[in-house]
Amino acid sequence: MSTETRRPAEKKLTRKGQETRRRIVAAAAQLMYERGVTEATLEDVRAAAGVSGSQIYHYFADKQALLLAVIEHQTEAVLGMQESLFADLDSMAGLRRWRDALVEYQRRLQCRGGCPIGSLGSEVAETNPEARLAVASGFLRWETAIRDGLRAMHARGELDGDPDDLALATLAALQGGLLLTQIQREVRPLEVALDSMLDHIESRVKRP
Amino acid sequence: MSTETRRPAEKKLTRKGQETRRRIVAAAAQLMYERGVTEATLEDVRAAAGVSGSQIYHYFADKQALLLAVIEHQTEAVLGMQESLFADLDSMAGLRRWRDALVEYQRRLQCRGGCPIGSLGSEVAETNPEARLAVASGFLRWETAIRDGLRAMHARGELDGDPDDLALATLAALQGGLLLTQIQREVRPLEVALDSMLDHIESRVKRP
DNA sequence: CAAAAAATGGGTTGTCCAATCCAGAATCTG
DNA sequence: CAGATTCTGGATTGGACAACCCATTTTTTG
Repeated sequence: MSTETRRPAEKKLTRKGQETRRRIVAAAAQLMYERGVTEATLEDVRAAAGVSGSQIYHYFADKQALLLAVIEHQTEAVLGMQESLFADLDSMAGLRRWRDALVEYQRRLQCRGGCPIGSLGSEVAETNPEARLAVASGFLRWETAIRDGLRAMHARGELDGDPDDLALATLAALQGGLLLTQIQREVRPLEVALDSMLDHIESRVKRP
Repeated sequence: MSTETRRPAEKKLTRKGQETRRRIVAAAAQLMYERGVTEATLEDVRAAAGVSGSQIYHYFADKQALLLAVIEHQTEAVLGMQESLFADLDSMAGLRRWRDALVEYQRRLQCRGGCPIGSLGSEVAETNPEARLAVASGFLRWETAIRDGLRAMHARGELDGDPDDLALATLAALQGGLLLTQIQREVRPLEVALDSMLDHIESRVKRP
């Protein structure tokens, strides 16, 4: 169950090989996002990636190894998409812009799909310890990004209360809002959850 | 796809039949909670319920019909467990007691399992419209219970702000807190998420 | 209590899917 | 450019699982 066992072709990867591997992960990520991990068959992934036969097993030991790659891929995708907004999370204006972007993104998706990381996490949490830890690590990075902003505000003396707690609570509000939005197919839960949390933060901001 | 098609033996049910059906639903609920819907096989359910062979198909048309029964069963279980606490959600003390009970319950479970309704919802949301609506209806009842408490406070003139929005945000905080708690195997996310939300509500309470 | 209806047991079938194998093509490396 | 390595294609296998069938037993009902 070592890493080498799980990723047979990690050592040497041709440029073409890297590209093929990338296509497989991207296709798998999309399908697992749309249908869930267990409902996304490797045959579907194969077809969507435009590869054939044993390609997947050339790059991944088994479906589990592919899943772990997908979790990392989705973490990068989700955090990457917010990267430019993370820089401004040290002000209420920046927090509100971040909130608006998240809401607008869900609206564009017609409230479908939920959080790419959270959905994976919920599915694997009780049956797949390794995958659960990978998701936990993704959430930790997300939490850290929010925390950095609030800590900066706190360090400047603009924010009362524990910035670490507020960051974790904000991530929780976001996840809960996304889940309810996904299930109700309305953006309101996400809007209200984030607004309440940001209002709470603002109530602890000392106007200079 | 009518109701009769889906539940062959709805019309007449012997006392013994009701008991058997109940055992099947309870076993299925437990297994789907522990392993997820797709990973819980009907063979597992059969064995856990202590019935044999075609019993399940005698009471349910297919796995989908059983899943819908499980969603309703879990909704009753989750709301039933909180019923005594719901009555006091019209005061900060009652809200805090409710928060304590939820946290304590997760602690007893060692942070495993997450929310029985939320987990199901996340799994079925994109692939099973009928099940998604059943989960949405469960969440609505939950939201309503919280809303009733906050509305009462608001009606008495003790609470500023929209009680409906606060109720929805509270449910979102709870769901997000449960998800993060499940994935991190620590109660802190749930504690912090609920505390932040209740602090926010309290900041809008006018002390009499 | 007798006929009808409901409940139970176990076996079967067909499908789907993860995983494996081997042969041949493309690409890298010395 | 030649030998080695990596990449690709297609075919196959073995197991698991949802769904179905029929015969037997138990319970209900008139």
